[in-house]
Amino acid sequence: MNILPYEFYNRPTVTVAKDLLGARLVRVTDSMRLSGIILEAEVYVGEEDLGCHAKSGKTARNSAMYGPPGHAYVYFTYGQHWMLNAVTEREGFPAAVLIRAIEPDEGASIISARRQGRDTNGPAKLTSALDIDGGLNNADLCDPRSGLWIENGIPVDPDDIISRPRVGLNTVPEPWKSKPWGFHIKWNIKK
DNA sequence: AGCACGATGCTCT
DNA sequence: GAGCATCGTGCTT
Repeated sequence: MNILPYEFYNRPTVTVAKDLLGARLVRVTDSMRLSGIILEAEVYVGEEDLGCHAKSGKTARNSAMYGPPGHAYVYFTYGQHWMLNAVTEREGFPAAVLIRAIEPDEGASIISARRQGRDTNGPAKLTSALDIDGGLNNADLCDPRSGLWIENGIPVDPDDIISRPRVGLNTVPEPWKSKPWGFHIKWNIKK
């Protein structure tokens, strides 16, 4: 067990997002351990970023992003989906990395059953697969007692990282809409 | 394989 | 009241 520390998250958000590719997202409930390798992530950074939930300042919903790095920002959207972010950068500055896809590893059969055989390549798909919801908002990702953390995983060659615009920001103005702040591993062809 | 659409409820205007 | 960092189904190529 090699949990990524506070200092890992207290860095520029783009750097953290790239470094999270290949890392292992771990979820422990009822002493059952599930995990998956992170394949895709997106950056949301600051109140200037009009694609970021912090664009209108601090609110009850987005307050986790203003908290210390290395914590979870979990929010509810579209009336039915939970999204998992890892908070980055210094406390007081709102920034986070959205985890968008994992490759199931430990407990893959349980994950598959929970997903009814469907894939885990989407931000709301992986939260349902790992039983992550609003109860984990603000959870400490650097403390295993939270039941949610990220460990060192597999090495990823920087040349194998592809960037593209973030997904789903249909009404966000430029230049934010087209910032190449979505990252995924080249060999993750499935999507 | 790709696209359109409805579900569904919380948040902020 | 509109919009949403989405998903799964069902219908079209």
